[in-house]
Amino acid sequence: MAGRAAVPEVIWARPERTGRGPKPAFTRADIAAAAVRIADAEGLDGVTMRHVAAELGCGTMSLYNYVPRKEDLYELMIDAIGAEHEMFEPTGDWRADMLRNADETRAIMRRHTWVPRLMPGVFGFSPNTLRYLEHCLACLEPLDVPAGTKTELVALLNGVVTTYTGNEIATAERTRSMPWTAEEENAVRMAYLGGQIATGAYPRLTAAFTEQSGPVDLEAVFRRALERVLDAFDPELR
Amino acid sequence: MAGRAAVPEVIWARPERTGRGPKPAFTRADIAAAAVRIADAEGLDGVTMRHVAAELGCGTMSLYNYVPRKEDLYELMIDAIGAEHEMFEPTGDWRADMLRNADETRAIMRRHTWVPRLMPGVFGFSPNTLRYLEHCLACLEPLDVPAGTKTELVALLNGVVTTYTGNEIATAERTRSMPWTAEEENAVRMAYLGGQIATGAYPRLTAAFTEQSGPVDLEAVFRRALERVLDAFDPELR
DNA sequence: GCGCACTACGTACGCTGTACGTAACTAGGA
DNA sequence: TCCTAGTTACGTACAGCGTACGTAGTGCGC
Repeated sequence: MAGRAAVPEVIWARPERTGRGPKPAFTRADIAAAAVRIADAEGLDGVTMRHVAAELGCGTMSLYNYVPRKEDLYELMIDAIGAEHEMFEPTGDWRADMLRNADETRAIMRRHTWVPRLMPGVFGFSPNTLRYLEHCLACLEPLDVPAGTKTELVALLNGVVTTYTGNEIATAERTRSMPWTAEEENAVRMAYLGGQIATGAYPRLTAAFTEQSGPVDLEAVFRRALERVLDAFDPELR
Repeated sequence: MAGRAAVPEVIWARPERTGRGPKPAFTRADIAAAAVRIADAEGLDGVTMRHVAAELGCGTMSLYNYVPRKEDLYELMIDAIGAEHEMFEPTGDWRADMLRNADETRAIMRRHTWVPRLMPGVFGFSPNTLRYLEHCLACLEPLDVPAGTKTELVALLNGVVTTYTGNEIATAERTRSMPWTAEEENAVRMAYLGGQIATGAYPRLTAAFTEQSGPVDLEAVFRRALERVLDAFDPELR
């Protein structure tokens, strides 16, 4: 008997070096950087244990000395790009600072289009994530609400950024492995949508679609969403 | 030459029957239902072409007569659960109606925990998605804002529901294939977090964590987020 | 200087999505 | 009415995946 309950592993709690034996050839940062390089160039599906190992110039199974599971590799990747956040000095204008943070997150996601696909599965407490959270709280210092409300604001804002940017990216990236372009696919989908609308089964939807003149300005939609979320937390507006 | 540009396929534009040859043994709905059954029972990773085919009682490759790519199977699944939305008669209270819609979406996601993982990749215009969108617009009839603003409200609200419920589910589901429980993993992660906080490197984060007495009430956090989003669109509050 | 914890990594297994080829079937045109 | 072309059905096969396991070599701590 004896449950032999395997103890959960958290990559961040695992020491990077243990002292005995040969020196590890790579650091965790090396591995994360290699994985990020591949994901940027070929998409998340290009990140395979074999591929990352090849990028590092070592045998596939050697990777498992550093990363117990592939999922942990993902955690390393998310943490690595967390370092790209500029932890600027708060200006005292919490709204402007949070908008800047959101814009930066959006820019990072556009540089690393695989991030949104990873977000729901990755637990949020890597070192750089903690640093970023702390930075956001510093930006929110002038906001006179309980600390719990501030973390809720950060969570909601990050969620909106991820959702909007993720959708945008997904639309563009879906065709990466397809033999046609995103524009071609979009045209076909819009043609189908037009056909559905023409059936008259969705009157209100039809109205909404015909109301707008040109193509949707995604950037403007994004900014409006951010402003609304900030409004909802602004004591001066209530 | 001749570009031979493969034409994009959209599963919904493809007719379900073509007329010639033997009658198909299954409908699209049969296939979607089988896939959903598997995903509910074993998680999204259990949904393999072989497994779904076995569930239907046909050869693996026969599935490809109905679904050109696995990704399209995912679209069928998302559409199938869209049918679970209750398209109730709008009451005239748009806030209450939208809260009800959000609660229902959350309940559906909890019944089908694989949904959030699929959301970013799946294009949103399946038949049942269109019906749901139309229903939301009907609920928003009393709200005196442009139609475009209404669709933005629906998008933002759905995004929040997906993000919050998805995070919740991800935390609970990550251990499905692990040899330890979610509680055990959570304890280890919290121990790590405690260690980090103890370093004093994150003063504001520490304050936020020590401020709260008991465990976080996720349901209350969720409801507050919804209310805030609704506030941000409510003309009577501005 | 010995031993052991550690790194390195080749091989192998079970699994995946799906390309391809073949056989059976049936609706439409002659 | 029969023929044929477009379907459905599906077995086989292949490249690639994550990773368990075993072995060989290395160098720190005692």
